[in-house]
Amino acid sequence: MASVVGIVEDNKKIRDLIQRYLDMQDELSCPVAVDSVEEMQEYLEEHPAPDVILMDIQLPGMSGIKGIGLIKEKYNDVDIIMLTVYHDSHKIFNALRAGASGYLLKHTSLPEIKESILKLVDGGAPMSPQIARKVINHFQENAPKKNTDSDLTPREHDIVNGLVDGLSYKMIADRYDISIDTVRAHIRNIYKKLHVNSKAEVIAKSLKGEI
Amino acid sequence: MASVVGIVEDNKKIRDLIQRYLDMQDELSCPVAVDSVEEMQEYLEEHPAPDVILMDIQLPGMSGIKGIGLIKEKYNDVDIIMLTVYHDSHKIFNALRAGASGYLLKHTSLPEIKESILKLVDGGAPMSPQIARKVINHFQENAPKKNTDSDLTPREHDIVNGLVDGLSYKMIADRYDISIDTVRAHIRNIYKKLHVNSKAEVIAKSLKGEI
DNA sequence: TGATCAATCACATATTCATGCGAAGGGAGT
DNA sequence: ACTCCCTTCGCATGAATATGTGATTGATCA
Repeated sequence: MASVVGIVEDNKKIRDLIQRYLDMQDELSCPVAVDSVEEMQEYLEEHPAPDVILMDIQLPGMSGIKGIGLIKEKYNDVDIIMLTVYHDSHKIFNALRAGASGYLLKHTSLPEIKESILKLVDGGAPMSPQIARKVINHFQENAPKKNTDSDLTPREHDIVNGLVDGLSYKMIADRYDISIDTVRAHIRNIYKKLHVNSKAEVIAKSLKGEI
Repeated sequence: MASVVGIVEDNKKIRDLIQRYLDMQDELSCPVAVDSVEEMQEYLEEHPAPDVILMDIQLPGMSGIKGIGLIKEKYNDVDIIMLTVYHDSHKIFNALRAGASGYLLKHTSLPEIKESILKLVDGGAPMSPQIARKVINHFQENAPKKNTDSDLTPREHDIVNGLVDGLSYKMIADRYDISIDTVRAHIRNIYKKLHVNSKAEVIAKSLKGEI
């Protein structure tokens, strides 16, 4: 069944263009396109909420970022994609923090917008590549630095993953179809390599990214 | 001029397949495909660094995540794309923090891999949609940091911290100057509240921020 | 004031873990 | 051919953990 899309965009030309295009698609319908958050709120009180809302940031009245919060608060299942010309980090992060599930720049083509909506409905998160780059950079700036040399073998990594998943030796043995004594043997070697002597430490090291 | 791509991937079939495909493209060349970070390092000492490296996580010897750090340290201009089956949040974030510029899941098709590389060279950051979703969710979780309302009591949090530090029951008892049986009692209650039944799971949950 | 609950402690038992010792097949490389 | 090293397995034992069934004190709250 077709996903329902709403649009909040103050430029009438763009708004109508996108609405007509999306409504034309088999997989989508676009019954509502308004030019402010306030109007969208009124709409939502009298109609079932769309699955996805495309939202501009610069709008008459309330800003799109503020709108995200208000809409997500009442209609938590709605996914919101920002569609805007702004590519400065502050706006991007505020929008994402407020609850946006995607962030597209306005030069995005109509077919790409369609693809993004479908991606979103499918559990993905559409982002323009430049946006993704900024998001990733944000991670790297806040990165702590680490350095260890563990050099575990592939099998040993398997065992570590089992431990991280909270499995007992027996469960790990079952998962990889080997004997529990083999698991023990691997664990012994892992402990030696990592200079630890308990499951707990291995799990901690692994989750901290030190392996 | 064509961008140069390197591959670090231990599965020979996949590695050769990707290399042949990429090398066939007009916009790309792929002169090096090895199965470990160590081999890539050797290569880099005797050849000019590629523009982009595709890297697996699970590798013989050093893990791909650690490899990112070492390679970026010496060859800062190389962009690294993770290409892996892991969609575990911690692996994703550790890879990004270590300096990866993209993160693709292994079911990504060859043309999509090609597109991702071109996107990266063009200043974007290729990510599988599911990965992008997790990255975005990470933002949203860190903004309203209130949802971590585990119903653990203060004392229970102490005990959890002890476990995370890799302490035994006895050591925890000493640290807080209580009896080992009291530690046991707390642990029992913690397990009930978190619906787990081993130290390992508590530590994992805690380090994943689920407590 | 009686109920609730966090925090403390005890005893018992079954399971799991940590660790030492030893061994054997197979792949990679010298 | 010979040597590493990964992977597999077995046995054994003491330490640590998981789990059950209790009990007592004090603080909070309806």
